[in-house]
Formats: sequence, C-alpha cells, structure tokens
Amino acid sequence: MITSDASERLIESTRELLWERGYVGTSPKAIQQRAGAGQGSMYHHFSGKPDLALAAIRRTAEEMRGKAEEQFGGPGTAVERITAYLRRERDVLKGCPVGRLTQDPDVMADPALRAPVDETFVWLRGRLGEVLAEGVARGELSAALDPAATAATVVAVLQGGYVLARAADSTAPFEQAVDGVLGLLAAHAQSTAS
Amino acid sequence: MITSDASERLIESTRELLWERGYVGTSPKAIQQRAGAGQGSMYHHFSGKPDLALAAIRRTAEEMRGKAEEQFGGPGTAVERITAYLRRERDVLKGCPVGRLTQDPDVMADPALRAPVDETFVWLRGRLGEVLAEGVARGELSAALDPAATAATVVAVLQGGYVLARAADSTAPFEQAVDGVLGLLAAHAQSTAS
DNA sequence: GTCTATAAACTGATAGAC
DNA sequence: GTCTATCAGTTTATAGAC
Repeated sequence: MITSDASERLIESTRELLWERGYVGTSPKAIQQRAGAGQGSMYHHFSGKPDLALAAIRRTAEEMRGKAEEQFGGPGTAVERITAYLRRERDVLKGCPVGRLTQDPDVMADPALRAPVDETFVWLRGRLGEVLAEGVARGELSAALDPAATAATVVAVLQGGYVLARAADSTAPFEQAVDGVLGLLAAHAQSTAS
Repeated sequence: MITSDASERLIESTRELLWERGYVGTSPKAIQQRAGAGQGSMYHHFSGKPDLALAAIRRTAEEMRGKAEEQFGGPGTAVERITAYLRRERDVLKGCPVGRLTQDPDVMADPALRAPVDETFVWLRGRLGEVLAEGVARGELSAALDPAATAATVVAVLQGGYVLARAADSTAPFEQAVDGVLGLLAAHAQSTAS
C-alpha cells in the first residue's frame, strides 16, 4: 500500500476544498467525490464533517509552520530571513489556507476547529518577533523597533496582501505590499559595516 | 413612508448577512426572514440571490469609500491622516465587509459581483498613495518612500489585522499590527520644524 | 407587491447489508 | 471497510392566486 488509503485521500481532498471553497462551501458529498470514496467510507473513518475538517486543518496548520520555519531558521540577518519569508514562492491568488478559515463563521464558532488557526498565528507572530528581537540585539535593527508589534505587522501584510491580490485577480498588489513593508523596514536597518 | 420598504429591508439584511456569513453561507430564506419579507416579495424586487447581493455589495463598497475619505480628506499631515484612518473606531472582530468577500469563491467567480470589490481596493490604494505622495512632496516624509508600495502595505496591514484579530478572537493583534506599521512609518518622517 | 404551493437538487447524516 | 437505501431539512427558485 502506498500510504493512500481512503482516510488519507479524504483528508487531502478536504484540505484542498477548505482552501478553495472554505468550510461552509464544502459539502461531504464534494469531499467524497474528490477522494473517490463513498459515504460509508467517510463516516466509518470520521464522525462527520467537523471531525474530518479538524484533521485537515491540523495538517495544514502544521505544514504552514514547517514551511515558515525553513526561512526563519535559515542563514542571514533578521531582515534577510524576513525578506526570504515574504518573497518565498507562494500561490498568492489562492491565498493562505489557514487565514481564509478566519472568515468561516462555522469554523470560528467551533472551539476545536478554531484552536489550530489561533495557535498558528500566535506561533507565527511569536517566531517572527524572535527573529526581529535577534536583529535588534545584534545591532542590525534600530532599538526603536518594537519586535512584537512589527511581527504582527509583517504577518498582517502577508494576510492582507492575499486579500488585495484576490480582489485584483493579480499578484501585483501582494508584491507591492511586501515591497512596501520591506522598504519601511530598511529605514530601521543600522549600517553595521562589520 | 420612512424609506424602509421591503426592497430596502432586503438589501440591508443582505448586507448584514454577507458580512456575518459570506455569500455562500447566506441563503435567500435567511435574508427573507431577517428582512421580514416573503419569497414573493424578494423575487419581485430582485431576480435572485446574485442580483440582491450585487445591490448589497455596491452599497457596502460605497459606504466604505465614504468613511475612508473622511480621514483622507481631513486636516493634518499625511502621517496624521493615515494614523486617523488606521486608528478609526472599527468593529475589528467583524472584519472588513468588502475584504471578506475576496474569500467567497462564488463572488470572485462572478465578474459583476467581483467588480465593486476590485474597484474599492483600487480606489483605496490609489487614494492612500496620493496622501503619501503629498507627504513626500511637502517634505513630511522621506523621498526614499515609495507611495504606491507603502499604500498597498497600509491597506494590507488593515486587512491582515482583521484576520489576526479574528484568529485570536481579540482586537490586540490588530492594534499591534497598526502600531507596528505606524512605528515603521515614523522612521521615514522628516523633522520639519515649520 | 405580497402570498402560498410546489419542486428538483443538495446537505449532512443514519441504518443495515455485504 | 465500503456499499446502497433512506431521510428530514435546506436551497434556490417558479407559478399562480390575491
């Protein structure tokens, strides 16, 4: 078996559909069809739509943290690592698979479904705050910079950049927003001719 | 008559439900119930759900532009007006009624419904760009600042701030993101002891 | 303008056979 | 584990009376 049993295919199909259509817009039937599984199979492996969505959301959140850490834990100065993170290849027009869930009322209303979304952004802001604090400590960034607030700004630029890109049906505003925040950050960079 | 006929109540109910639950999550039945109108009434005034949604979205977009212009066209320096805009009283946890529509696949798939969303953000970025360019021209802001890119960043911080606030079920990350971008912008401010 | 009746398809399951 | 049958309720309308 090549690790693609029905349970696995159901989770992956749910991840795709949650990203494309959100929780409210995704029906069990659509999931089953994409996964090539029947009703009986789905309800054997999962108690229902919320249970399956939870498995899908947890996996997506974990994947997102892993990808972000690739840039945060990489080489370079704080600004270099944040630039690498912001300019990383992304499916901009599809948006953020975790962030889009915040617009799903049924996800936000269910504490179990909401938890992984909350935790992802808490972690992301915290980790970015660490990178920025490191930059300040090393003298790469001005001491006037507030690491926690700036971390929230950087995450917000990404999430908001997706919104602008989808509204425009173009990646251009996303890239502009990223350029803008990096331009602002550059003014806080200290010239450390080490 | 106090300008609250059935047509009017249907549009206002749709505006509320689109904000709370999105297009996919809003049924004609729910709209009718909130408006206190029957099926016949709704289908007499509007050809269907998309037609009613279009009227609702257009009104919401227009209202959003009007509110933004209150701050952009107000007194003060560029940074003061942008600060007023970002710190304006908002229902942060409800998010942006226009921005949330970008996550609605059925809205983005319909050119008529999508147009007012697109136009709103084009206008918003353009208008903010003008304010920033004015700040540069007046010597309030560094000439190194890119008005168009920074405008996209400011709009993205707002839209992303809503995402972070909803994920956390708290306005705190929104306020942090706003503080962060204003802190970065302050570094670009020129000391003009006029 | 608004009402009620009707309807075909979909939603989110449960039940029990295989 | 997976299948088919069934089901109560919802969705998005249309038709025609009032």
